[in-house]
Amino acid sequence: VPERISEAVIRRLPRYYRQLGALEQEGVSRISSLELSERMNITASQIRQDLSRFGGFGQQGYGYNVSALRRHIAEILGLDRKYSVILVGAGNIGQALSNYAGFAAEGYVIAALFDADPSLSGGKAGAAPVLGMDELEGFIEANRVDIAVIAVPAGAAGQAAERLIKAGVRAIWNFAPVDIVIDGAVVENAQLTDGLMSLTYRLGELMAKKPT
Amino acid sequence: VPERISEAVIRRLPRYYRQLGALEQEGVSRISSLELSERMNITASQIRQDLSRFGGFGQQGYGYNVSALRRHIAEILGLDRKYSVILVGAGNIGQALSNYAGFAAEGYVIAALFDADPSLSGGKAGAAPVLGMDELEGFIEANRVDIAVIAVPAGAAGQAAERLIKAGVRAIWNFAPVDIVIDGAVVENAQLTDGLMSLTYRLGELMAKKPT
DNA sequence: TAGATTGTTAATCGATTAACAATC
DNA sequence: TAGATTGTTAATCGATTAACAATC
Repeated sequence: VPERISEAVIRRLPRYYRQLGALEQEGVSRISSLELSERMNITASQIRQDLSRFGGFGQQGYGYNVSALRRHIAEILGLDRKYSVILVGAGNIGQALSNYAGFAAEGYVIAALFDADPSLSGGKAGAAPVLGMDELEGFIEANRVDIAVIAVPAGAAGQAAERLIKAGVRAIWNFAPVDIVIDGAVVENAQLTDGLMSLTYRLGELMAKKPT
Repeated sequence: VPERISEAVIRRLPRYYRQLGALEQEGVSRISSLELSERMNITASQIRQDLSRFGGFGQQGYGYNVSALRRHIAEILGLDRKYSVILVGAGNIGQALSNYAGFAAEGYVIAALFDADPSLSGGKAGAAPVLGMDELEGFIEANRVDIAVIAVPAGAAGQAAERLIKAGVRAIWNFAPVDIVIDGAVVENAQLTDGLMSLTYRLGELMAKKPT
């Protein structure tokens, strides 16, 4: 019964993957759901429940093999292959993302950036070329593009998304402070200010409880 | 009965706030939960449920006043005042965040950046000074700091968090790919790669369903 | 007033936790 | 074998949705 994996589980998978990588680095080769739960603020029960959805990766009386489990999760997440990524918007965030080594390490290869500002086009950001927005569709047609990042101002984000979808892109990682609602593609919203605001809310709660 | 607001609701508040800002800009002065639901991919029922937790902001037969509701939510989120923010780590992400105009617009003022690399300290990032890591505790003592952003490599993040908490910081926004688990402070994890990986997972699902 | 739409209560659905038999 | 720990089923908890009386 290939039951649909819930969003909540999907969001925990990268955390497992990261934690297992750290354990591997520490030279830990086996771990129980209980030990893992202590490191992650997740109950042992939930860890077992989560992992068992994808198969019996553990062994009774023993626990889980760290490296093997990490490889399994990598495969589940689709990290066993490379992804070609383009960035629409070569401003602050676009530049920072293109220089972030963490992505390349997991197989995300930045193929190009696009920007409306003609003074940027022709340049480079990291190893990738910066092209003009008019070259977007042509580039997508000529090159495989798996994921597009939207890193343009709010006002330009909707149109950028439409162009990307129309050109055939099926995955969008959106940093613009706008909700992008489309179907036929997957969208991950990464609104930085949203996170900052919920942090602020919780800070307010904390101060109300224990003021100082 | 001042019931505890769930995490799920808190995460929707910034979205309401943003959407109401957009509506205000479009010149829309009133909106019903049904209309709002269509713009946001949230059910009308949930919107009413969420908003009513904080008070009766709407009016039967009319809906919600856009500007008034936006102001209410701003107040709930604590956006009616300024926050002093420091960034630990002045690399890619630190620099990009310090140049991002969206934060200043909501009252988040970057007071300083700190970096372990001595060649950076003494410089500026946007309007804020870049200081050495040895100046961290002294700065926090001498200046009010509401929120600290961790934008250092994974290996340095844990120690940075400890120093910040010890120095009295009560809110941490963590960009390092490490789970920071502490109590007595609120932590918002903003692991960029995690978002990218769940996007990749969902892309895999999409392709499996509708291959092309 | 009649129509519209909220705020709220109750019903449903889904996710988390607890418990334990299976088994390495 | 005895002990440990999984995988899974059942119980609980919480969040979402539906429905409708209250009311502008």
